[in-house]
Amino acid sequence: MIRAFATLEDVARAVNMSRAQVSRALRGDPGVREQTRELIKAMADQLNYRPNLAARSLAESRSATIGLIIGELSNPFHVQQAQAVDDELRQQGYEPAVSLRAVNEASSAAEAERLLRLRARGVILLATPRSSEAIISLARSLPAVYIGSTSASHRQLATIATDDADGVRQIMQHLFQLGHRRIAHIAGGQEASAADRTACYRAMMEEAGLVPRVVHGAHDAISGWKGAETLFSEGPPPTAIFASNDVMAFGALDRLKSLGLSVPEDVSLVGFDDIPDAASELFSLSTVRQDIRAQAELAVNMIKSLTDGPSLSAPRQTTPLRLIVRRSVAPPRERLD
Amino acid sequence: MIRAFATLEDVARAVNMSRAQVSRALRGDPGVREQTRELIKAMADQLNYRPNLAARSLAESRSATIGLIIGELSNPFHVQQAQAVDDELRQQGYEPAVSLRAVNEASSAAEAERLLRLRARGVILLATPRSSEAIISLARSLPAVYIGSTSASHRQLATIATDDADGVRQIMQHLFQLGHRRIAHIAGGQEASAADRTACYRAMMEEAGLVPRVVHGAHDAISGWKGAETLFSEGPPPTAIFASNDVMAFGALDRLKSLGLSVPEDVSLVGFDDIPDAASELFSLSTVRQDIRAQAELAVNMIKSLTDGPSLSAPRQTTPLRLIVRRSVAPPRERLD
DNA sequence: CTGAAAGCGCTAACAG
DNA sequence: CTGTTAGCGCTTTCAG
Repeated sequence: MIRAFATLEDVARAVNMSRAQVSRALRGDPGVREQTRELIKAMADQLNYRPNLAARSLAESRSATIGLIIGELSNPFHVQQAQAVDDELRQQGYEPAVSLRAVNEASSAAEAERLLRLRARGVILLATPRSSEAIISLARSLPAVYIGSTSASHRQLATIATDDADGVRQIMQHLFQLGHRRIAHIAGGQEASAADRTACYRAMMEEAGLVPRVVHGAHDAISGWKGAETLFSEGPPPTAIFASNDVMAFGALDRLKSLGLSVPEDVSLVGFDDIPDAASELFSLSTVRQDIRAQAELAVNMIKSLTDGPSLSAPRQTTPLRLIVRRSVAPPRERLD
Repeated sequence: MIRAFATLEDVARAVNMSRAQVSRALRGDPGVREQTRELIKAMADQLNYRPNLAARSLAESRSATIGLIIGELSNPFHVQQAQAVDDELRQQGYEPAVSLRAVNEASSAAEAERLLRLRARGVILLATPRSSEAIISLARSLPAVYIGSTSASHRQLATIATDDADGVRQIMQHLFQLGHRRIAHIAGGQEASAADRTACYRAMMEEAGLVPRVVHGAHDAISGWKGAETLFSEGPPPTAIFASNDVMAFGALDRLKSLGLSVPEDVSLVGFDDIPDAASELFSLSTVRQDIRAQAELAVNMIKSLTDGPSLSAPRQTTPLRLIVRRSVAPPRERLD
């Protein structure tokens, strides 16, 4: 159990060949006779050989490591995103170096340092605070891709963005078509994507000649709860609510129920992200689905091209969004206008 | 930006000393004159030197890597645990190699392979399936610590366990004292800890001369919802419900509300784990708090002693549990007996 | 206190 | 197709 691992040298000796040839055989290099390769593989197997990644990195003068910094894991949507990126990285042969720590200034500085020492090829940023000094400076010394909003604050960074405006458009059109007019919005705080969604909601409402109604919160359940509370305690009640994300929508749902309102009979409710619970048989929340796999693939491919080719100047790609209609939406009780 | 990093050699040349001395100075080895050390540090800093971890591992013939395999991130409790372990590992100077992938047989085999190639010193298992072949075999080739239940299935593994029985005892005594007699339990599925909690609930009920009432589910919100549904659709309604974890308790809460029952007036509700939402001003769920920091510290220390010393035979340590009384519990409406 | 030398295990030319 | 020869950047004896 504490026995040292077999080395390439050990395998080489056992088959009476050179280290180099064994190395080639095991890595699938074409210049090896098929029969030899099999012999070598069998012996490696028998000796329980495992390549030493540290030695490989050193010899190649570059590592396969790519950092994955996750700013926020309390939203299930980010958990899913993180898993997708992790998966994609491995599938493409990279070594993910995951950071789970809530990213404040100190911890992101430490994380940056770690990635530098690991000689990481690049880094993927997920739900990371927008303003972090350490992150920005990390991005200066390493190819970095940010997965998140289209908004401006990350101009320096390559970005995989969601077309938030398009998602909001789909939601609003859907609600308009069903006849809703008093549509309220529970906004989601400081993140760039939240701001985009709110802006687009406002634009759509005004365009339709309606008065936007926005209550502010953050991207968590409590904010959704309080948002619903506010919406039904002041002014004319909305017939539909668009929450900035699913977690908030569930918070709102909770408050609506306790107010004795049912969804969708009394109020329609729409979220954003399509977290797993949204599809649950119990809640069945209409929402906008993000293509998580596509985001992950784009992010990894972008890192790759940033690493290989000359750096394109902060590329920016967008992922499609699709409205998923479930049972939380219905036409309003009375025809309004 | 693509410029190679400065090496020890570079720094050495710049201060006109040997690599060896620079290495010692930078690592804080005592055998260096203080003045020299400062000179060296300053120069390293100026040259923007970062130690190459791969080279270090190779030279030391051992890496600082410790695997952290997380089986399940959909429960916020596991997210917290994972962050605590990650933190603790770094604080003690280790390099966590985190695996986010839902651990089925194939992915855990891949993960084991990766850790072997990384020459990981050990591995910490979190919310991992109990039965995985790959995990068991990993544990045979690497010091492994399992954070989870006291139950039997992991006899081969060092374990940091929660004293589930004690937690359940605290809950039940609390409920008994308030006068509850018809206490139902929503059980949590296949995990070892769930089984322990259920067993202890049964024992406590019988000891008190009462009839246990158990509905079965898994450790997720839906199960809690359905559990509550069942409890109030058949037989005499309970005055208190003990759900196997907080996520289930919230699911149950949701169903109770929609049945028009209020907590704690009509039913008392208790969970387990103390996830962040339990303390929320809105829900205020009574629950049993696990000492996450203590678990993380124990796990890391155990890995350390497993790595250094001769392997104690599958040690087993237990973390304390504490009942947190919040607003979801009250005496029953009518005195029963 | 400091330096010289010898690897750690692997890959990458360069010859055969 | 296969072997030889140099390192990759760092730590570690072993001598001064």
